[in-house]
Amino acid sequence: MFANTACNVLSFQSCPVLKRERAREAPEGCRRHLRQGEHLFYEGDTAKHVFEVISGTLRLARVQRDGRRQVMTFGLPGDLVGLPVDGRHSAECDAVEPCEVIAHRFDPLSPPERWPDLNARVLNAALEEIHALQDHFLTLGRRSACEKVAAFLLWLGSRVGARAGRHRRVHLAMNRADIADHLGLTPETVSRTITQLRESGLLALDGAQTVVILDPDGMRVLAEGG
Amino acid sequence: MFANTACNVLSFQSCPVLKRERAREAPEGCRRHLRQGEHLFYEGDTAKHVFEVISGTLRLARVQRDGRRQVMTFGLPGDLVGLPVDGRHSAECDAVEPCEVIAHRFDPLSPPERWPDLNARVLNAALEEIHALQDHFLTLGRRSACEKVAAFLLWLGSRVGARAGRHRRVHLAMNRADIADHLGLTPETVSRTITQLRESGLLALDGAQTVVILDPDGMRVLAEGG
DNA sequence: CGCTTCTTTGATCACTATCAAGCTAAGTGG
DNA sequence: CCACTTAGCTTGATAGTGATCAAAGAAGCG
Repeated sequence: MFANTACNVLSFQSCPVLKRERAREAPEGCRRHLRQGEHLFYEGDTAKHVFEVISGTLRLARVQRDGRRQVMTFGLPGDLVGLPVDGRHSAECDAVEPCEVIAHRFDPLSPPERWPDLNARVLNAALEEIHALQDHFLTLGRRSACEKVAAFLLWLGSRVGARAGRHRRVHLAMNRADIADHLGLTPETVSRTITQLRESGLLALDGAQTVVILDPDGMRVLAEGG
Repeated sequence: MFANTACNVLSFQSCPVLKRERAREAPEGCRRHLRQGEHLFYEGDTAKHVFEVISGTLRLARVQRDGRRQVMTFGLPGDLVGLPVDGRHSAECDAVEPCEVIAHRFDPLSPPERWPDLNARVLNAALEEIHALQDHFLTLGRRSACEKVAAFLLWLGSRVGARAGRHRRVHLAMNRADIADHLGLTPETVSRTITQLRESGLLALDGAQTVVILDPDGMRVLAEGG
């Protein structure tokens, strides 16, 4: 639908202001707004673009035949999602909350000389994604429910957290089931674990969707298996 | 040690014969032989090379401060290992059994025009690795011990299996603890699960290091949560 | 205000970890 | 060639963590 209008300029600086600036500069056709629940792509789709997240939260997941789901990661502002494997998307991607993305036309099979900048940036994004996936591996394979949840909240906080006095407010755009599917737990266990963290004074809840991290150091110790 | 002699030619065709051919063609300095247990690199090492596995089995792992280990993957013939993140290796790598590798000089920060071929191939390898890691995610997060072990044996069989009559022989170069650290289990559970698979007629053991997959379809059903 | 969806809490159960001991096989030295 | 040693594998008994089943609160939305 924006196959002919997508821009070839990539920008995913770490500065969110620059990012928004970039979004305004990019040709209108590159930009896309997603409603909550709307899919950006499905697993197996032919991939002609990579997507840069400007605002909102995306959910990247793989689903088994029997319905079991694994949320690989959440796409947050600044992320580049939809890296293709063999020209296809390797996971489905939908919006957890309203999102704005920029579509970048990308064909890994094309000669790299055509868009050396794009290729180099995608390569860098891919290598970083491998690192992030490896981090998550440790969490998934070798940590308790409590450690998993603590590590997840710290990660999310480092990405989308806002200062709140001396503490850090983290908005959870995704629900408990999403978190559970990300951490290899059940929603009940996620809920219970958050309650536990609250009772031990490490965090506070402000509605079910917002956590305030009261003791980041304590959380960190917990997350790393202290 | 081979910093100045490593070749810049990348080859990781899917054909093992071509691979060996390539190994012979490559300058002598590129090739490296590892004894069992010898490290190729450690986590955090400056990464000037990527390594192509010619023969043997490598173990790529990350270790936490408390000693808990996660084996990210096993490097098998045809694999390209040691993709750097920010110029550093993101995991440690040592030889499970004697190995032969080719070192390819690679600097992701250098202008891609210098070695367009190398960059494109590394990008492709990185994207494929992401796919493989995602596959493993489902296994790690959402599967039972039995499903994990079955999936692992099938994967290994597809990579290093040899025909044995109508069946498939798979040599397990790694020990039970390695498998456990790969699947997020304990060695005891891996052992028990293999026993279980044997008792249900899906596979046979020929010594502890060799499994014969008697019923691949049954295994596949199990692995996918049938 | 009632419906729906999500979250929390409770009770129970199953799976896998843990601790412990025996077993097997390969390697070593007398 | 055969005890002896050692490392890894298997098996057993028990316990703990998280899953499952179930139901009661909250919160959003018509």
